[in-house]
Parts: sequence; structure tokens; C-alpha cells
Amino acid sequence: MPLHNAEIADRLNRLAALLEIEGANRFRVRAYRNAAGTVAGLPRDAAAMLADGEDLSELPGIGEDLAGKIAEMVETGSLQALDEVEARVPPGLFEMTRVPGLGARKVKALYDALGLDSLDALREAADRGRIRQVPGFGAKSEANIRRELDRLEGEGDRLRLIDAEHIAEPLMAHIRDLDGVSRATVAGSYRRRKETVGDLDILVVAEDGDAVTQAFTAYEEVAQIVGRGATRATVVLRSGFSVDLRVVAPESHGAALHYFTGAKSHNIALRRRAVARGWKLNEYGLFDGDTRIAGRTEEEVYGKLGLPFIPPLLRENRGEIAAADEGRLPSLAELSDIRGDLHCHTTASDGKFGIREMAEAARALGYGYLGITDHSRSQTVAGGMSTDDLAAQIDEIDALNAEFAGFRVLKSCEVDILEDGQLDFPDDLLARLDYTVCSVHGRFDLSRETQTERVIRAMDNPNFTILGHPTGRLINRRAPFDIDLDRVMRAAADRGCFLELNAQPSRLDLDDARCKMARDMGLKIAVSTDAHTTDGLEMMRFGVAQAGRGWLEADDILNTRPVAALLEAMAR
DNA sequence: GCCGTTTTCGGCCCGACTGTTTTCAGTCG
Repeated sequence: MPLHNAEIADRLNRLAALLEIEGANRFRVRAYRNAAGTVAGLPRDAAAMLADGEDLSELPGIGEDLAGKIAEMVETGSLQALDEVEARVPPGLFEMTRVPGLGARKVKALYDALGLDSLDALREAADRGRIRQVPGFGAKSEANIRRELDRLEGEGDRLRLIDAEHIAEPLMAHIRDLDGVSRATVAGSYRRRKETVGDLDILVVAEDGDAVTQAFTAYEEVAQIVGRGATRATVVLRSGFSVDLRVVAPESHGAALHYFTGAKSHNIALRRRAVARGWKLNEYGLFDGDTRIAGRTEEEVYGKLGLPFIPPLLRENRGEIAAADEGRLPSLAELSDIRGDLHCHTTASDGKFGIREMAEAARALGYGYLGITDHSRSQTVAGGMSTDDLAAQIDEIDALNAEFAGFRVLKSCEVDILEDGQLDFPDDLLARLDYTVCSVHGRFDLSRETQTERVIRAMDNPNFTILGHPTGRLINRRAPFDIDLDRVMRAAADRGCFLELNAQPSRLDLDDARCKMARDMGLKIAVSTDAHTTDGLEMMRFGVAQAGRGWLEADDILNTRPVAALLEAMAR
């Protein structure tokens, strides 16, 4: 089994850290880290790209040497350069650099002075008061290390975007209420609508920065003040979530918003563009010498650099700057483009509301249709329907549609893909539906090959329309099952099937990189909520944001079509 | 180690804060 991209990136990062501890050239270290980032962001496995004869040295930040190292990892599963450095430097030093406040130099100093080579050794030395004896460290550093070790031990995962919203919204209300605050925005991965958020980056425009950071650190949920100055403060909330706040002047707002929105790799690429023009870009503006030539708005900064505005959703340094330069940025799909929802549940299986209530809620959102997709018979734990139940539901929907004007309830079902690739209801019953959502709900443990064959065999059934939550992942709870999505997506495109982007904040399955890949191959994506309640239909915005991160335009999304065009597109 | 509007060598993103230092290195984002 060749290594996946995340594993390759992890080894490159580990190599970079250990080399840095050894005192290697810092630009070489950076080159390894850049390459790790590039590999981690690839839409396809590097192994698959190599198998297709692609030249990895054409990727940004990857030259002959690193292309060779990646090939070595794919072919042999290991990396000689990493083995060599791990023979010289204790591998545990890499873990020690994960402690905030400890970088390569300090870890090296602790190793040289006290022989500390693991988190456990670090903990013991801190508890015994030995850290403070090392030159460059004091009692305060020692206490910080102890506290950070505690935090690492109890560290949760990055928060789902929706959980981050629940923390951010009351906090932002507090900040916007402060005297002298004229604007306050959450930047960072939150603004980029990433599926998980590691911390909050808040940008504030205010006259008196010191007063703002003072009041911010006094917020009732603050458990610990990590640092506070006149322009910046960092706190940890009771929830364990970190929040950074920065204060800037209005003339710098655009530059600062850009800077704090990131992604870091996007910022670096843009700064290099500024440097190439003899300018300097920082959070205060774009400067020609000492003269600020842009900074009040993001548009102004991009404009001076010869680029159109790049939406935050695209700022991952995945080709958006080149696309902007060449005038081929996608016109991203918006929530208002969505004409209906193709995946929801009712009391007929594990939903909480009836068909009529769900339909009325969808109508209230301005939709023209709602697909009812209750579970099929094998999903006993989720109240799966019998064949009679589904037949009765079909009649119920026909009757309901006779009442509705300008709105259509679509007859569908979330059909289990059985272990052998069969669908969970007889073909003649499925043929009475408008379309189907077919999903894997069990046997996640099959081999990659078997799982892939299973799903593609299901697609061979002409009643198969949309593959539901294609990888089965649950963010922070369950890893995706092993499946060759590359093959699955090509198979779907060949057969006139579609993939779902499940908008549940815990799923967001497909991910952004796969959405972009689907777009590149002309495969349309259904963005669906999988709602189990009427409120659940409002999760659509998370799916649309994820679609935007995957560069999808309205036409790339199946359910931006009016009902007639939708049904035509889904006919096989 | 990578790369080219400074183009095959000589650069490589930039500033705030902390803790320790007494003028700044290290770390982080």
C-alpha cells in the first residue's frame, strides 16, 4: 500500500524539524515544509500521479530532489534522508517542538544541556525545576512549558466550523460593543470557511488599541491571558479554544484583513509578488519604500498587485493567484443559487418531522423542490423503510404534490449499498422514484480495492443516481473509509451518476480538494443537507461554502437547476 | 532545496510579543 499524501507530508515535516534542530540551512528547512504543504493540498494522491507518469517536479516548491524523495517514499514506504537524520537526532525532539513556545533552537538547547529527548523527559525536568537552570530559560518559561504540556495532553481536536461559530458569535457581540470599536471581523480559517477551525483570529478597527485588548482580555469566558500588548492579545477561553485579537487603523484594515485571513501560503505568495515589484506587503499595507500605496481594502491591495479580488474561500495557494492573474477565477456558487435540497429524512425513518412539514420548511427557504430520502430496509437502527413503506410514501408524495403549486416534493430514498454492491430495494420499486441517493452505511473495513469495486458495481445499476457522503467520514470522530475516489469519480462521470457533497458540519463529505477534482473532470456535485429536522435544512450554507472552497460554480452543482432541468440531468 | 519582472546565482515574507537578554534571539502566526 503506497503512502497517502498526509503521510508523505508528515515525514517531510518531521525531516524539516529534525534538520532544523541540527542547525541546517533554514531555507532548506523551509523548502521541505513548503513541499509538505504542497503535497498535503494535492487533490490526488502523489502515488496515483506518479503511477500516471506525472512529473511531480512541476508542482510548486517541488524540484528534482524533492520529487525524488516523494517517489522514494511512494516506492519504498520510507525515506532514507529521514532515517539518517533520526540516527543522529533523537526522533522525540520532533514531538517536543509541538509544545508552543519551544522551537528548534530551544529544544536543541534543552537536549544539549539536560539530554531531554521526549515529551515525558521534558515533563519530568519541568516538574523538578531543572528547566530554569538552562541558560536562556527562566522560571516563567518553565511554568509555560508545564502549562502547555497539560494543554497538549488534554487537547481536543480542531473545532468543527459550526462549533467555532457558537463560540465566535457571542464573543464578537461583546467586542463590537466595546467603546471605540468601529469594525470587528473574524478572519483566519473561520473566514475561509474551513471545515475545522484551530483558533479564532479577530481583527478590530479602533482608535485606542490598548483599551480594546484590555477589555477583550476581560471577557467573561477568558480562562487565561497568553499575551497582551497595545495591538495584539491572545487568550484561551474556558472551552480551551485560543483567540487572537489584533487592532489596526482604518487605513490598514484591508491589508490586515488579508493578512489575518490567510492562508499563510497564499499570503506568502502575494508578498513575493509585491517584492517582485519592488514593494513590501505587510499587515499595515502595501508599501513602496515608506509610502503606503494600498491597504484600506482588500480589493485595493489585490488591485495594486494587478489582480482581481480573490474570495477568501479560494485563498489556499492552490492555483488561485495564477487563475486571478489570467482572468479565470471561478464565479463561485452562492447559497442563493441553490434551488432545492436532495437529501433529507422524515418520520418514515429517523427524521423528526413529516413530509409536509419538511416540504413547507424547504419552501420557506425559497426552494422549488425537496427530495425525500428516508433510509432503506437494511438500516434497521435508523428506522429503515420496508418495501411497503416506500410504496406508501410514493403515493403520499403524489397526493401532496397534487396540492402544491410551484413546489415539488421529489420521490427518492437513501438506499444502502449492500456489501456486494447490490442496492437495498428491488429494481422495480426503485424505478418508481425520481432519483436515488445511494450510500455505504456499513462494512467500512473492506479493503480499498473491494470497497471501490462495491461502489462502482452499485453504480452499474441504472437506478443509481447520487453517491451519498462518499467517504463516510465524521469529522473528529471517524476517518474516511478506504476507497479509490479517483476511480469512483471517473466511474460516476462515465455512467451519468453524481456525487454528493453532504453539508452536515460533521461530514462535509466530499472535501474541498475532491470537489475541485470533480469540477476539473466535469462531474456535477449534489450539495445536500441530509437534514433530519426542518432546521437541518439550513445547514446548506456549510455545503455551499465547502463547494466554493472546491472552486465550484453554480453550474457545477446539480441542485442549482430548476426542477425540470434537474430531472433531465438525473435521467440515465 | 527551490526558483526566475534581480533569471542559473543569490536570494528566499514580515512584524509583535515574550522572556530573557541589557540590546535581542526565538517563536509564532
